[in-house]
Amino acid sequence: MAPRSTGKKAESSDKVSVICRALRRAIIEQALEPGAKLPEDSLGERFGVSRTIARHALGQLAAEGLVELRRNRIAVVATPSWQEARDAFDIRIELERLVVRQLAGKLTKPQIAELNAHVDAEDRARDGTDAVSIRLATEFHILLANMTNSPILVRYVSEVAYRCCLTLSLYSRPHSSECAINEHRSIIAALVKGDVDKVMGLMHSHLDSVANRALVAPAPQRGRDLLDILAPYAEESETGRVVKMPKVVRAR
Amino acid sequence: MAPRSTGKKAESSDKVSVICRALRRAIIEQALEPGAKLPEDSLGERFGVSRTIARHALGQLAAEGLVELRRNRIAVVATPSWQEARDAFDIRIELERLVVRQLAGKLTKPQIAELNAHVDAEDRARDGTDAVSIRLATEFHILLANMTNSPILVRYVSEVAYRCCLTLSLYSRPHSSECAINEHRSIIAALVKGDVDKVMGLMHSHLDSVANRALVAPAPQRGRDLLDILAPYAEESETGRVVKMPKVVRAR
DNA sequence: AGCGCCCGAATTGCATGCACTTTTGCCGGG
DNA sequence: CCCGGCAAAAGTGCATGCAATTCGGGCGCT
Repeated sequence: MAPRSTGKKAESSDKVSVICRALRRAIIEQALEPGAKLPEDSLGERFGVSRTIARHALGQLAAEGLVELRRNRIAVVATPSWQEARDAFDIRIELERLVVRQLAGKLTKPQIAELNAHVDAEDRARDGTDAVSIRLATEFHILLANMTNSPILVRYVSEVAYRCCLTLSLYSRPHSSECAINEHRSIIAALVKGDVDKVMGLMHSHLDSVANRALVAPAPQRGRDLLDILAPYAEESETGRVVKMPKVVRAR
Repeated sequence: MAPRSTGKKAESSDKVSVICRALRRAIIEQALEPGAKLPEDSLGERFGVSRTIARHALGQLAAEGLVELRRNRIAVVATPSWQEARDAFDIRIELERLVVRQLAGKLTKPQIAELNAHVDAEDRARDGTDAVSIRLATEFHILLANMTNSPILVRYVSEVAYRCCLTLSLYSRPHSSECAINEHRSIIAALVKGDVDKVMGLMHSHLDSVANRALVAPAPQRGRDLLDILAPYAEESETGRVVKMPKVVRAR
């Protein structure tokens, strides 16, 4: 399809967006777990900028729902409730149905190649860490969204996909994402074939199963605030994995 | 329905969000037209804060797509292309179908009363300015979204509704929104009745007709960038209405 | 007169500084 | 031993200052 008007970037290519991208990636790769503290100082120091910039970046991330900002409090990586996770997936399903509806039968050859290459990369990453597979799976959907050339749709799909990714790290078990790869392949196939209804159905069930695979338990609930703010910190003896803040934040 | 977990506010209740709210409102009431300049100084002066804060607010608004931020350039109110407008409405339709799907048959009496009161207010505002009717019509949808108690859905519906509102001010004629009020009433009725399919259909056709009423002409297109950046400035002699920056920005 | 260049004003990009709030760790009392 | 309060430390909220960039208008050249 003819490239549609401006492919402009909402985010200026300055230091702020560099930090945003870095943090986003750290978050979806679970290098930063939900609840991890993000003090402006440490961020600024880590990225070689002043607090002003770090703060601005946190603001943007908060607008995307990846970070929680409370007045006079250290910013933390967002900890979505189970219900919010469910809602996010519901929205995501509708948005991505829109994506494939617009894309069905309209993909160019280079685009098809790019999609296939990406899925191949997903395949190759299967023996790597879970975090990477999750990121790649998420990026597949964003790649798809990008092909619509609708900046708004891209933005919303990206955001909601990142959020979903974040919740997966909270509520899902070790979980294998292998099956997802095949689902990605069938989506590509249906897109190429141009069967709109088929591909919308595929996308729907794909996301639905990802959600169901992950969001099995309605979670403890009831007075959650205390509980799941505590959760990431208390898990040292539970899973044998100690809380670490590898990149950005050094536990002082 | 039982209020769902945290009804938390993503935006801290500080000066930044005050400015955001004010600007949002000014934009959707067309006090600030697309293309209007928003220098940090003037904003800061007007709201009694430093540039730092004004800047941060502009960042948030940019993340919502209401403001365009280019490096080293004065921020301006966004001027969405016709295609972006169309895309925004497509997304909006899906999101709001989700809203009414969740709400059908689940409204409490106070909620129903609130909705009716709002539509009454819309009715009363019919002899007021167009700007106010548009704002109220938009707020009806946001009110609806709020009742889902899904923070994410609320955020997305609000954002996309604001964006649509913005495009209406760009591409629509004097336009009467009377008919929309009746459509709002039927939506409420169908929601109360609990007929899911009916209300989803109603919402769909409602938004579709709003979009079609507004986005009639595919617009000039072709090399748009120059054209519609210039448009808001050149329109002084065209529509007889001079570019004004009434509240926040004084043309120096 | 038209065109282009150059310089000053306007404006943004960013860091730093200070006041205020929250957090934390310590100490004394129960 | 545990609890409560207090004071230092850490962190945020925000303004201001300075360098760099863009904008705009006048001046000289053609």
